[in-house]
Amino acid sequence: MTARTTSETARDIPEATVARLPVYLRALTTLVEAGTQTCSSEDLAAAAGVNSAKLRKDLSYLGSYGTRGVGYDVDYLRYQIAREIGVTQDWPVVIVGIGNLGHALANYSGFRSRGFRVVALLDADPERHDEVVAGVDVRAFDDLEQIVADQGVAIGVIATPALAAQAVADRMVACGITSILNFAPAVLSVPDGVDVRKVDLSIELQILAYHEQRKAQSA
Amino acid sequence: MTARTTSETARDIPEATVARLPVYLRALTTLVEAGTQTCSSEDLAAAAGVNSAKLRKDLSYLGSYGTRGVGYDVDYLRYQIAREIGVTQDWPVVIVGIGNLGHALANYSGFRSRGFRVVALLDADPERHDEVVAGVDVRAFDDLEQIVADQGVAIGVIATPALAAQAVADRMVACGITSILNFAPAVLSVPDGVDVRKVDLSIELQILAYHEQRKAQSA
DNA sequence: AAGAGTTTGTGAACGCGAGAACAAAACGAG
DNA sequence: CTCGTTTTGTTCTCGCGTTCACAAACTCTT
Repeated sequence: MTARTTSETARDIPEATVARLPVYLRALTTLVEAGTQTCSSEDLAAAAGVNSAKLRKDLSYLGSYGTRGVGYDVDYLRYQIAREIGVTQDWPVVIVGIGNLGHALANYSGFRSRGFRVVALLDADPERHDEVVAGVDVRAFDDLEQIVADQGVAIGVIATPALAAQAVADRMVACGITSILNFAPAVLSVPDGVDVRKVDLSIELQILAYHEQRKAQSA
Repeated sequence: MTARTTSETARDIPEATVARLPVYLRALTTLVEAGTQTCSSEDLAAAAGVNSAKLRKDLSYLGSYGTRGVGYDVDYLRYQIAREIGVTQDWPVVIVGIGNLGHALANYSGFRSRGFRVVALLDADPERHDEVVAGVDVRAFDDLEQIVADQGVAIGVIATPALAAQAVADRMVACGITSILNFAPAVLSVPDGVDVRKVDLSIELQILAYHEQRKAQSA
């Protein structure tokens, strides 16, 4: 339930901050690779593209991991953020819909390197069941339940056409998936307790087009 | 310049509203295809997945296109939103970086159907210059300037690895592109007047992972 | 023509997030 | 040990976005 038991780790982090933590994590990884050991909030904020006051406030929700007058230990902070987000553990993920986008997602190396493991690729089209994409063979959508149960999958990715998306989501929810990343251009309705995040490529372009048009008008 | 001349169409629409207009547009298109002629704010809000008061306020920024006691004319409203966003005209777009994701983007039918025309696919790797993707042949990145000038391109899409992204962005800006959609996991710095929107697949998954972890902890 | 029933458009209250500014804490020099 | 310097963690204020609630406006029935 939503009963929050105010346990040790129960400070709840604002949604806006949660959305930025992965950005900080990536910036810190870059710093580690560059051999940096310590950085100030100013440095990290610049690398992440945000205001330094905002960065410090964000980090303060996690705890006091910096040292006044010195800054942050890059490695230590990186671990703390990774732990807070949950990417120190491995998350099994299923991808449904192996069209162009599904292919790209399956091959995306950024998932694996950040704690996500694609354990299954599913498609309703039997013609695709022969394929092997990124070392994982494409299986029938009907195998969903078994795979989710066997591998303990909690996160599903929908890369199907819009018309199929809701049905796929329903089936995912029914077999226990509680987080969905939706690439289909459709509004999904899911029960409480299930998180849905939507990525819509054409919406992003349309937002750009709006501003572009404004620029052209005022010129 | 940013000098706003308060012309006839100069009410500026809040950013949050702009981001939702494409969602409304899509919902309206669905309604049109279903043969609906009129809809209430309640109907449309449900189709778009938002609160009906928010929808009405959003629409009110565009003008008074509804009829009290009746609702909105679906076709008329759709046109008005499309015009406001700017998707009644055709936007030429270049995509740089034809890897997995670039392929998927080039093939994505949602662009074409929403007023975006992919006029060029560019890649730095000469081995890819033979390919033809989605009816457009892959060309050298060095052709960027000429293509942008010839076709009047204002919008660029970056689908390169992170390391190349900033250089590509700089070059885009230099030749006159003023809107960038960035899929590379990197923070871009661009001059004022250039809009950048970022889509980061692994960040979305990490946000889901955070919430997923919270659910697991409280259980 | 008048009243009942709908539905839009908007004024007002509220809550969240962003950023400025500052106090608290650590370090180093003398 | 003390003072000055640096940088964090936090408080405060402001503005934006969301939502409620209601008046204005339109239709339909009687």
